[in-house]
Amino acid sequence: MTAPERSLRADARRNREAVLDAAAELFAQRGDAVQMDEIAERAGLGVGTLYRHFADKRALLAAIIGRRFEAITDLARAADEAQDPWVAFETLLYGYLESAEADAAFRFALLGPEEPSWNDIAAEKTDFSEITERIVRRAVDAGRLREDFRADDFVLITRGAMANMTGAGAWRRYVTLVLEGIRGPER
Amino acid sequence: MTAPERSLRADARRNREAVLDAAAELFAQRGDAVQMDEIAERAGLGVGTLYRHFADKRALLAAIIGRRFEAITDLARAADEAQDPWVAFETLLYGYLESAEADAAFRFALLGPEEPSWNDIAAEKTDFSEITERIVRRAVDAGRLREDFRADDFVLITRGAMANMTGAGAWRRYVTLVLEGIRGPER
DNA sequence: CTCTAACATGAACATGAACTCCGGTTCCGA
DNA sequence: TCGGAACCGGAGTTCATGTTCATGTTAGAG
Repeated sequence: MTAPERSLRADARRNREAVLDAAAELFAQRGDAVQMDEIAERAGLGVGTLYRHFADKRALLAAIIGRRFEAITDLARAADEAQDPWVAFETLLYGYLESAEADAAFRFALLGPEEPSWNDIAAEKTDFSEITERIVRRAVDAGRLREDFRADDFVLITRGAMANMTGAGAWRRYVTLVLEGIRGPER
Repeated sequence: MTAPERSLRADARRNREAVLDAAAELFAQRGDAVQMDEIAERAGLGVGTLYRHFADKRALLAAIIGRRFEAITDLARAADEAQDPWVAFETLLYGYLESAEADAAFRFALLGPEEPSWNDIAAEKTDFSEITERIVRRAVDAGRLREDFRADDFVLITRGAMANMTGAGAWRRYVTLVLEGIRGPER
């Protein structure tokens, strides 16, 4: 769905990137609410060109979300490098949430009611989930996370934080509270 | 905005109730997504009648939300009756969340991006906030909630839980985790 | 340089949902 | 019982947005 990267005429490839960049920025700011016409204008193109590259709005959004998931997966890999399991966990958590804070489209995709149907991006997502699971396990094994903590709980906490991303940095206070609740015996 | 209850012709009052009931049920099930035509049909009326009683969809939604806030305020008052401050707090929290679980429109109003603009219902909301503040203070004073816990934190937690109300009762697990983080020294 | 398949364009179209409007109906006081 | 003010119904209007397609424009192979 995302792309036939190769064998595009030079102008076509350039335009494709322009669309992706414009869409990423606008979606990040205002989520699903942006209109196709706006994206086209921002990219300096006609709407028709958008539809040459992406079947519909959903597909464009999916491409953007997929991109973000790749970025976040890199971020998770980096977090996993840390020796201290707790540092790894915190780095992952905050990295993830800071990305979400910067991208309304991403939040939209994860919080919205149709979240399940975003499995277009399953590939990117499962990579991320795998790494998350590993990091969580490390922290649990080291006694830094409560023994019954599971990767699913990471999703719960994360969703909760994203729901508190209106206006000021209230979500940081929220995370502070939650971290207290999920800590294990070792500190 | 909500109502001139008195001096409505008998049929008008009856129809108004029918609209309110139909809207409450449909909004509770599917939130903002229901259409005015559906509500009219469910109430056994024409759309015109809806618009005779409510200026627009927003106003109708606001009326429903206001109703829910009244119910929840009663619930909070009841919780405040409990002698044990922790019991009062837990009763409030779970009562609130169970109401939210049963009403998608309510969640929509509180989670949506335009939450601030729902101040049409300020009256009902402030009553509730007052009681919440009292209950929180009691629990803090008794050492059952961490010393720095504020009523605002109740909102954070609550929003987080509502964001996890897709499908199964995942939000209960979530609350379990969070409660651990906000407890005070006394148990 | 030429020719054509690939590409771009944006006005026009399709869709869907909120809202209006006026002819017809009903309530209710006298 | 009767008059008319209040009320109802629902087809039609309006508006906002995603999507198409006939026409014009280029990249790039030969």
